[in-house]
Amino acid sequence: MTARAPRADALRNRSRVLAAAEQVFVARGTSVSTEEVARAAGVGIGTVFRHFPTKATLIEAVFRERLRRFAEEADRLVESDDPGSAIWTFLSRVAEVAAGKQAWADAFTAADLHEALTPAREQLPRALGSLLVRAQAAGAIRLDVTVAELVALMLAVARVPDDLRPRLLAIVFDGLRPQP
Amino acid sequence: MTARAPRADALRNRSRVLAAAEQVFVARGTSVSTEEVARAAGVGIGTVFRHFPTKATLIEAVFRERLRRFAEEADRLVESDDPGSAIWTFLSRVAEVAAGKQAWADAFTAADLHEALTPAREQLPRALGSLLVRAQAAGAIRLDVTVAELVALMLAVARVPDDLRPRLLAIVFDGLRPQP
Amino acid sequence: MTARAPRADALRNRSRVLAAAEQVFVARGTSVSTEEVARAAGVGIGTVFRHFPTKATLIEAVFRERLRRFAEEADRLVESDDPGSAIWTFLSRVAEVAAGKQAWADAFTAADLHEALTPAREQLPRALGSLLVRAQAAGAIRLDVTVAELVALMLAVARVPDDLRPRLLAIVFDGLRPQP
Amino acid sequence: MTARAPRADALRNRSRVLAAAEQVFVARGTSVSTEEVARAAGVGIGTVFRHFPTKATLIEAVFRERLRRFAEEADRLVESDDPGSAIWTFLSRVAEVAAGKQAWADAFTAADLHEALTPAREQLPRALGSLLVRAQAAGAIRLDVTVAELVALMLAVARVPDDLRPRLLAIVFDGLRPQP
DNA sequence: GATGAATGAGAATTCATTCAT
DNA sequence: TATGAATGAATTCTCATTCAT
Repeated sequence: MTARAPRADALRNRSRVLAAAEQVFVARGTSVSTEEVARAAGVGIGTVFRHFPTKATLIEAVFRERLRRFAEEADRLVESDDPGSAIWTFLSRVAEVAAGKQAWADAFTAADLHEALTPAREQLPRALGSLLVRAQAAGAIRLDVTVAELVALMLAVARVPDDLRPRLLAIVFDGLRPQP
Repeated sequence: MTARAPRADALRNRSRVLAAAEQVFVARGTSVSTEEVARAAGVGIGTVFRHFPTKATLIEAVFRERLRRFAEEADRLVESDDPGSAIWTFLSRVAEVAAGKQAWADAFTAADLHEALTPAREQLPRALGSLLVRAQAAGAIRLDVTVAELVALMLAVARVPDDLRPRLLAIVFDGLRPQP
Repeated sequence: MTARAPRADALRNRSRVLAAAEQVFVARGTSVSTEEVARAAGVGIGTVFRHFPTKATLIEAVFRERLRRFAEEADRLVESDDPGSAIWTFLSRVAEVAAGKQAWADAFTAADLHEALTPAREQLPRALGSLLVRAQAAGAIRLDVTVAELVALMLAVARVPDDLRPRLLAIVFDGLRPQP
Repeated sequence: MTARAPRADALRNRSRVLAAAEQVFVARGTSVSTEEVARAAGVGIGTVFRHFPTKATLIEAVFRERLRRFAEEADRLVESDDPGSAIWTFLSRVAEVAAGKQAWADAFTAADLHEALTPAREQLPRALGSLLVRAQAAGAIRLDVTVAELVALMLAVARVPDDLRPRLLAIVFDGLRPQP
């Protein structure tokens, strides 16, 4: 009478769809048809819709998965000896990855950012929070900045043309340092 | 034998379509159908397509018009006695207006930003350039920043959730000040 | 109380439209828009519709005009000393001209062939009839063939690919000669 | 691991669409909307486009199918004891069928005739070729005529008004016989 | 009479979603 | 479960025709 455990092949398909969708969305935007995602995943379109009942669901899942991996990176960086540079490393990473041919940012916008960031529900804010307090303790970053603000800033910078991003990131980082 | 002037009614309709499109795009994104734009303008859909032969043309026209008005504002601010605060005023204004329910930024992205900013063709870079050099002369803004970077930064900040924008703008402005 | 005579400029415009339409239709088929015909004629689209109240009317007028000129050629050939070759000359001419990049035949088909050929109303059948009886009297062409059949045959051959036409015309001419 | 066979229902629908399209095109020309074809086939318009991704594809498919059936008829006639009359039978049949209210010829013209007749790709030229050489051997048809010319002639005659066709066909056939 | 702007009914095509196999 | 065929609403764009200027 327990809930039946998902079959192994079903789980495998879910992952394949998710991975294919990420690739395709990054390369060509979230406006590619679901059919193309299915093709890239090597499954039928019915399978995509079985796992993700609407296209929005799929986009959001891709987004959450991306955030989850960011969180993992943050978790790893928390161990770092140099909390000051750890946070800059992480923020740069978010801005760069999220840029992905302009298309990631679309996904991030399409999905509901605030919901995805609800602290109680996601591990990213927690992990990034640790990075942040350590960096603040080390005097590397201003005290009046929050996790949500950091994420929003990085996503914003992600939308910028590739050639300008490094410069703009440097400017934003200057703004994030403790001010005189 | 002079080139025939456009008819008055045609000009009026062109303006109405442009205004309606701006409103609708800002309110609901550039993905609204051309039919809806026509309805909002109170003209037939054929009229929209007569003036703007593709949807992309229409989006771009709305975008250029918006830039033109920004340029006018910049021109006015150039006269200001306080060049230091003039540029912050202008940049805030761009970020706020461009925000417009997330939808402006879409338009800005859809159209080709770089092309639209080609100095020879647009007055915005020129006007903003004047604001910039004055502010730099007044020591209000760092010397190593360019017009293109400023515009890109403001459009980036425009994509941010409304409630976070003032804070993020402050941070970015701090980063734009001459650094110690 | 007499019907007002058409103004000179109106007549001139009618001719210009007709000539432009013929050119454009031959070059690109009768599916080109009326707007393009107007442009080619150097008049407004309203003028086209004033002279030819529907597109079908225009196509038919172009067709009739073409037939009229064929009739003129036939009239000229009737004077010829060699009635046997005169008819072959004329028929070849019709097949070639009507071919005009495949597009004339469209026009000929679109308009109502039978109506246009109603003997009482057109001069072509009369002129071609003269050519025919002379050629028959000279023993150059079979006696059991009619004007309508000749015209239909030539229009049919007009539809054939350019490179095949001379051969097919020769075959058809053989079939038109008095049979053993 | 064999290539998956097309589903039975898909094949059935493809056939229905093709049959409906043929009927509708013959009755009312290839300019009828795809929507009407779908209605006639009793399927949704999406189904038509799934099987034939553009309208041109559909027209061409109808055309090829028709050629295929002609080829079958030719194959059957090749068995005939009387090669002389077999070819006249076949040619008459092509001219009559292709006539179909003027509309077949449109289809034949719209699709690319030459390409469709490329010997290596179609069975019609081969089958008709057999008929031809046999008829030539029997002295029923002139030696200097080719398959391509025969096909072109029949399609040309197909465009002719129904009531004139038998007579014109007779004339053309006379031209095709060995000449004195 | 001439002009060309406005109109709106289609037309082809796409795509998220459903459902029979 | 997986598949992919079927669906049809929605979208962009065209063009014959009308009518105000």
